[in-house]
Amino acid sequence: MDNKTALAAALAVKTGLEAAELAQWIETPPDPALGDYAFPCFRLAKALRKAPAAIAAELAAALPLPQGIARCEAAGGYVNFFADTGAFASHVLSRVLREGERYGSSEIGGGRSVCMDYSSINIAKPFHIGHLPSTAIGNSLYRIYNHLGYRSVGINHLGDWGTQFGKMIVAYKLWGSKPVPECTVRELVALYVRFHDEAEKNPGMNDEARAWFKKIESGEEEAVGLWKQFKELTLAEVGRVYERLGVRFDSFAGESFYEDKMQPIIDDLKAKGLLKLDDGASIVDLSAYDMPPCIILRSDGATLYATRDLATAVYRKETYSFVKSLYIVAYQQALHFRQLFKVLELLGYEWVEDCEHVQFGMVSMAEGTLSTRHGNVVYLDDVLDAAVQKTYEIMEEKSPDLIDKRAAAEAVGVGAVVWGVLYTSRIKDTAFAWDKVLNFDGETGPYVQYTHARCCSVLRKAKEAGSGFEAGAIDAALLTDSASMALLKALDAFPEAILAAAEKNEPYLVARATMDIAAAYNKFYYENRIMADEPALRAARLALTEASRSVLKTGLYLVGLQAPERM
RNA sequence: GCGCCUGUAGCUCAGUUGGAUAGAGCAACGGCCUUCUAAGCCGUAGGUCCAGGGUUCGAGUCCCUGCGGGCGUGCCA
Repeated sequence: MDNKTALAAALAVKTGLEAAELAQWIETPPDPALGDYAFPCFRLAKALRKAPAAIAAELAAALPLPQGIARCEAAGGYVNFFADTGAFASHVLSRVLREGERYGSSEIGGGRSVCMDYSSINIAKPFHIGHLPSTAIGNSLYRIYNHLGYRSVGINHLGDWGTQFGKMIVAYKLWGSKPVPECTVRELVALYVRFHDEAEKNPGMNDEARAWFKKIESGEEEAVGLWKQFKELTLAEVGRVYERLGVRFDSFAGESFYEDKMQPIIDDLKAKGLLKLDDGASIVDLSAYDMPPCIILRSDGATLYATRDLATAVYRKETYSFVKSLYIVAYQQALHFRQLFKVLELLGYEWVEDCEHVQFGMVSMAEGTLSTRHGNVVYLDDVLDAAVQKTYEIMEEKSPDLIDKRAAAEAVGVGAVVWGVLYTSRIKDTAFAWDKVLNFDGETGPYVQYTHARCCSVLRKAKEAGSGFEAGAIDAALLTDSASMALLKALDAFPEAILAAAEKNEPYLVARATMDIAAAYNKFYYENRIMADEPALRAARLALTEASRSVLKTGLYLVGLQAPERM
């Protein structure tokens, strides 16, 4: 039993209230000098007809202190409790050392599936900074859910269908100068932009594009061949970016995959009387729910985004029998998902409760919105390259003797970019700015990675000097100075942060908990000489360093960063 | 117009689900490397928590109104 629940149990006996409820009242005082846990008595005042301060004083005097709590005192309307620091230090340290890099993991997922739709790029379009939030958030949640015992299913719902591929074919046949596999995505994009320029003068080109897309749909050999080549080329190229980011997927089933899976849904909607004709289009009327109608079929009979997403949702349920299905998509599409989920509900699918639109804010540029067509884009590759390059320069200056400089620079440069996305709550809009991306000081990925490398360095040097520790034989009472205690508290808070991150689908909670540990370690490092002369003290501090190292590595991993041992 | 989101230090953001004196980082200024990685640590300065009401022992946090910003609002995704 941890201190909080033990306290709640003791308070329950004294107050006659539910321990579970009391546990929620217990909070952490703003200043550690006030205590480690606080119980506010204000809510009891009315029922007991006494002043909160008087209640606090009485409780402080009469409460039998559970094991793990050394003392308590009344302060205003609060009872403040002080943990038995030695016992707390021992408890946290031994748990972290025992669980190692699995610290904070759990079995609550029970192997059940959680589907996550993230990144979801368009074929033959550049992978730009606008794609980063979905990719990074999805990748982090993928790791977090797995850490909690779920089976994450990462899905890249490819935008690989539609008339834009007819346009691509027209443009390629007109201006393409080499076989598709030898092109780059940037060259394809240039063709696409040129198509739009020319089509403005020559609208007939749009008809031609539609005709070519029809050929793809009907399986005409040349059209399908080109379409496949565009797709393969894009996936190969973007695959390299995913590799840099450490991102993986279990499925690339995208729009084309669902082409033949929509009819059953349409039939089902008809059978349940939900479909109605309006202005030539087939819609589901959602006015009863204060929403515009969900359009299922265009007036020309073509399917739409919503049609495909209905089929997709059902397919995922049938294929993966998920307990959660997450759509990591920008908030612009909030209405679409509300409509989608409502239609699924009207179809009678109770599991729609388990579907969630995990939305995030927009990425913009100082010059305005990102636009491939207008050339106002920043390619993610360029951003990563710049960050890695700058990292490399810093390393040449600060760690000239580093052997594996290239690999370390890659890990740190990419980490800086990813961390920046995952350090704030999802909903915030971000304006892309080079100087922000290329800042490695303060609350950044490199700071945490640096701290990890610092731990590694200390442990390495200790080993060289023949110093070590035995996990079972640490005198944790030697770690009760304020810096050590602050570090132990930060380590203690880590598992809860992971749970909260999964519950809210907010990776920043893990990032911040990890940052707290790094900051606490740096302070601990500064204030305490780890390689102390006294052997027991040295062993205890080395043990705390090892505990910090492993949790930093886990925290970095959970937000998608590497943890180099030297930098 | 209507709907959703958002507003905290010059900038970027936290704020334990209503608790004690509102916290970090960046930028600015000052200090600390012949002890384990200075991508670090310490200090100074910086606040009408958008405004006004309300709820109560207590509001940055909950409710209402207004203002500013973003997004969306029937055949794109």
